Amino acid sequence: MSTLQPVRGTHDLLPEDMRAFRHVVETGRATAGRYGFAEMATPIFEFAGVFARTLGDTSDIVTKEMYTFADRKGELLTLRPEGTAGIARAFISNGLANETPFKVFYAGPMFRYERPQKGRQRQFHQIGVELIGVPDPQADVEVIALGRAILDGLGVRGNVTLELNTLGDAESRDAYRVALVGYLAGHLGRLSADSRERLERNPLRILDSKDEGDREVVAHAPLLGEYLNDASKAFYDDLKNGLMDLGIDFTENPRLVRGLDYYGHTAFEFTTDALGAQGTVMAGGRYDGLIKTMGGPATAGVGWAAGVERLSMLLAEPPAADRPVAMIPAGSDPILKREAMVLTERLRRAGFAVDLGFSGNMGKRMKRANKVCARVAVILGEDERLARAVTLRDLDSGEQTTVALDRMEESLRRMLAGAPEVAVGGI
RNA sequence: GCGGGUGUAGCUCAGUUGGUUAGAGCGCCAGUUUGUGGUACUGGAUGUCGUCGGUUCGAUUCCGAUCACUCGCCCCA
Repeated sequence: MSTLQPVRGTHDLLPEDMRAFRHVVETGRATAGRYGFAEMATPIFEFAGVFARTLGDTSDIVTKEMYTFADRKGELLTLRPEGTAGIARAFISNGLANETPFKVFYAGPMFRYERPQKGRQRQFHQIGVELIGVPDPQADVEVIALGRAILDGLGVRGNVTLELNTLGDAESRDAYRVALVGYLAGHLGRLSADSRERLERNPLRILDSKDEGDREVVAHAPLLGEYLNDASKAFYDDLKNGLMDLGIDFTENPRLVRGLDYYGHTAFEFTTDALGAQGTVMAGGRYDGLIKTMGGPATAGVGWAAGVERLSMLLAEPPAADRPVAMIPAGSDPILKREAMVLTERLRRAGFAVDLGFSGNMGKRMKRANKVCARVAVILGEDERLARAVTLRDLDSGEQTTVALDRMEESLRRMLAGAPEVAVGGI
C-alpha cells in the first residue's frame, strides 16, 4: 500500500470506472436532449455569497460543509456544493429572464466537506436539470419524466422508487411550521437531542428523523397536507394527475422534505435500498423563490440532481469497452514494424480504432490483442508485405483471409460488420 | 461532527499464542509453441504486514497516536 494517498474523500477514476461514469453522464445528456434540455456549464467556484445566501443558513451544507477560501485578492470563494445556485446565478448574470422557458442539463464535480462513506465523497459528481420560468406543474411533470427516463435508460429503474411530496407554497408552509413546532414543543422530553436542536433551525427535518423516539412523536404530528391552501392543493393534484397520465408510478411520502431552503411545492426523490445509508440517487423539487432571493426577477423553477457515482454503483454491469482492431507485425524485420505503423495510421485516419502493441514477437502481440478484446487482427508478415497484402483474422471465429492492401479498409469493414456482439471478457 | 469495524502482494484474503527466509487464489512475466491469441501444464517476480512512536534482547503480531476505508448516526446526490 502506497503512502501516497489521494486527499480524503476523493477518488481516481481508472479507465474501467470511467466507462461506467461516462455511461451515466452520456445517458443523461442524450436523454435530456430528447426532452429539449440543452447542456450548459457554470464555473466550479463562485463567490461564497452565491451559496451562503441561497441555500439557507439552516442547512448543514452551508453551515459546515462548504470548501470556502480566500483567493490572493482576499475574495471569499466557494467550491460549489451543488449545481442549482450556479445555474440560477448564471441565469441572472446573463439576463436570460426573457429566454424562458430555460431548460438546461449540466454535469460536473461538486464539493462538500463531509465524512466519507460509501456513496458519499468530498468530491463527487452530479448530473442535473433545471427548468426555469414555468410556474405550471406541467414543468414538474416533464422534469420528473426526464429523470425517470434516464434511470430507465441506465437499466436501474427496477432498483429505484419515486417518492413524492408537496411542501406547499410559503403561506401553507409557514402555517404548518407554526402548528408543527407547537405540537413538538409539547413533547420536547421525548425528542432526541438532535431533534431538539432542529426544532429551532429546521423543524421540518424532524419529520424524517430515524430516531425511534422521534418517529413515535412524529407519528401523531399534524400533517402538512392539512395546512395546504387551495392553490397548493390544486398544484399538487395537477402534478399527480400529470404523472399518472404518463404512467409514472410514485409513492406519496408526507414526511419527505428537502435539505435546502429554496424549495417549495414539489419535492421528490428516487431512492434505492441497494446503497445502504446513501439511498437517494436523484432528488429535486420546485424553487420558485430562489431567483428572486438572489436578486433576479421573480422566476419559477424546478429541477433535480443525481449522483453520478451512486448511479454508477447501481449499474448491473459496466458497459463493454469498444473492441479495437489489432495491428500485428509478424517477424523481426524492422521494416515490418515501420510498415505496421504506417498501416495503423492509415486505418485510424479511415476511422478504425486500432491497437498497435509496441513490442514482442507475434505470439505476444496476439496475446495482447486478446487482452484488449480486439475484434480482428490485421497481420502483416514478410509474405504479405511482398505481396502488397495483409491477413485479416477474425479473433472470435478464428477464420482468416489475406486481402490486397488497396482493399484492406473495405474487407475490414465487412468483417467488422458481421461481428457478433461480445461483452468484455466474455470471449 | 459522534459511535463501532477494518488496514498483510496489483486484487480478494489466510497467517503469525512476539522469534531466522510472511502464504494462497486471481492477475502479471516467461516457457511448452521464435507466422497465430483465448484453454491446459511448468516455472518465475512482486510485500518498508497503512504510517509514526512506545514496550521488549527481538514487533507484521502487544500498546498509543495518526492516516485511509467501511458500517450506523448526522447530512445528502
